Amino acid sequence: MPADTVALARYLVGTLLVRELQGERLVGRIVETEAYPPGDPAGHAYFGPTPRLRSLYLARGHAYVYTMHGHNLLNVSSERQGVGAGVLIRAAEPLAGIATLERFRPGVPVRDLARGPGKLAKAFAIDRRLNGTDLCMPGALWLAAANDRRRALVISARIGVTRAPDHPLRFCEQGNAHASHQGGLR
DNA sequence: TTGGCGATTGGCT
DNA sequence: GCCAATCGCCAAT
Repeated sequence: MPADTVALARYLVGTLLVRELQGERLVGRIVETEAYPPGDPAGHAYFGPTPRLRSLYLARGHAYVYTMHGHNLLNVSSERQGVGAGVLIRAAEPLAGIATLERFRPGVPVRDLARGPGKLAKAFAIDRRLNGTDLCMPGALWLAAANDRRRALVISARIGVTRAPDHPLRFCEQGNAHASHQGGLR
């Protein structure tokens, strides 16, 4: 796993997100990420550590789950322990357990099940109880190596941020319809 | 104890 | 495209 936040954000596109839930395995292929490197004015850690940010400062590969506008968002801590930085997982392509994903997001087309960070968390039943989880080990939530990461990345500005809005730190798999904000996919 | 503030979403125009 | 609902956090009362 890359030791640098931006490299990790690129690496995670194509990686498999695995959610083990009541004996069932839900799998999504990550297709969109955003990097929030150390010292980034848009990053949560910018104004220093607070108790809520604890898992953002864990060694890279731990889950940082927080609530925003009533939705949960999943991040992966991305630097060495003690440095606050992370990668936001914005969208995934459902691969397995689709019936269960649909149960968490009734009436939603498969293409939209995990298209957006809040939607992804809802579809995969990710909430703050998973905050701090080590994603490098198989468990309730973890990351599995991809068997196909050949596809090209499209780089664009991050979505919805108010500080440092122009930094090219958003990474999408080129042409993948499961990524959000198609406008950035030109 | 209260109020402003988001790395959002979904419905309506 | 616009906008309201949503809710935990944190600083200020």
